[in-house]
Amino acid sequence: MKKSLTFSINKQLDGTLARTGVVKTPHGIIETPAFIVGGTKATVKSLNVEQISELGGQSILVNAYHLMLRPGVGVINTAGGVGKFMNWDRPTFSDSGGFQVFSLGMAYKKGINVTSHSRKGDAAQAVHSKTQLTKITDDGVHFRSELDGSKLFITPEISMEFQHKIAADIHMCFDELTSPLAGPGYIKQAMDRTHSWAERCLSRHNELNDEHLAEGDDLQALYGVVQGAREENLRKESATFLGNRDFDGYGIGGVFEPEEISSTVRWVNEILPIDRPRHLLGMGAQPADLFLGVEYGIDTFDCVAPTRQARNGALFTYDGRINIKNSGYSTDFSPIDSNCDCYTCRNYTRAYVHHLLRSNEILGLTLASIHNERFVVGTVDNIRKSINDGNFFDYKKEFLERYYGPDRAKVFLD
RNA sequence: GCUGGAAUCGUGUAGUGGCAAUCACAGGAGACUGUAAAUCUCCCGCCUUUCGGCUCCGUAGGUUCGAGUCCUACUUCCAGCA
Repeated sequence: MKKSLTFSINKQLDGTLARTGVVKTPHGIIETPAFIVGGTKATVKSLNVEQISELGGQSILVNAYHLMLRPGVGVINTAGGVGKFMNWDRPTFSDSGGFQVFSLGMAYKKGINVTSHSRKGDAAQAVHSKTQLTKITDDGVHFRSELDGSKLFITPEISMEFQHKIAADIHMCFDELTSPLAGPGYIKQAMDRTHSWAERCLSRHNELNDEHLAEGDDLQALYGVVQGAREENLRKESATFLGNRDFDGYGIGGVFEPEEISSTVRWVNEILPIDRPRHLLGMGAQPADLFLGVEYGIDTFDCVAPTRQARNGALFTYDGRINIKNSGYSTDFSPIDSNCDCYTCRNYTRAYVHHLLRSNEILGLTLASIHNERFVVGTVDNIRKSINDGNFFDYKKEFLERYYGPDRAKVFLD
């Protein structure tokens, strides 16, 4: 039987959920744990694919919602799939558009994000907002395009059809991501709907794969997406429900706070089938996210924060995050981080990147993005190595104490 | 020299009698987690942690209850004409 995806475990870290392994797709392998690079609109903003390869990126995640708006899935399908379209011949993921149900809905223009608990005033207004661009029904979600206001209706079946045309190696089920301010009643309702949608996604996905099989095309893989927000019983219910169905792997969605990773991810990963890969959707803006995710059984991450923050001047160093646009860096002729092996750090100074970003020169976006993406990709690579070498906890302690300082690091080390 | 016009926070500007000043840029800082994002937020005359106080629209006078806004002189700049 032809498989769309296989996952093999190399090493399980005793007494934890952490493991290393290999995800095998028609476009090659991903050594896990791995950081998947965010390439929403079939491009990693400001970087070309050679730069992604050089900084160690193994795989890119694109977004079906954005690509259906522009350029349209037909274009991508005609191009031979998103990998061919963007000249990336290695593994790809596609996200379903489920996140946009949230970001263009409850969160639209309201500044709700993972740190929203500090801005509850704004977020509470969003509940009554009439400006959101989505309307959710049991059948699917009505969107109004933020590009031109045109209407779009996405059902689980439509999401799968679009994702199959985009033809990434690994798809996500179309899900409903609830606001951090949603109450338990609504979270349950949204989770049940997400489960129903997951069954519809799986069913349509299997039909589409049958067509690929008949035509001799590569099979595509589908991950079920666990929801349930911060509710332990719901998360476990969701993991049980989806774990009992024949998905190729699992996404864990709706995680908003770094503190939720160690609890939520553990609840879920103690239940999900051990032999299938688990992807933590959208988390990885800071090193603690990566260490905690892996420790509690995450195999792959994706997060747009490294590139977005790079474009805005927030750069990682092993001694903590710096804002390269600050005046103090104007005459700092050292690399962004002297221990970093990225192209930017090998060739350019802080003063130069400072100058480029302040001058709105486009090269600045590229150099900063190369560095930040290398930092997170390389960190997950080092985490994988530390598990294989049996010194994960030493590495975690050393890294986090240096990055956050011994006091702040304590939260992540217990 | 004559005739007009103009002088407002580092820069360019808004403001034409009312509780002392708009916007942008520059500058200072912060945020960003399945990308609505090369975006957003805050500060930006002086003192004060805040409350608040002081000062302020080229200079000096004047009119007025009240002047960046009206009048006079001066200074500087701009344009045109000599």
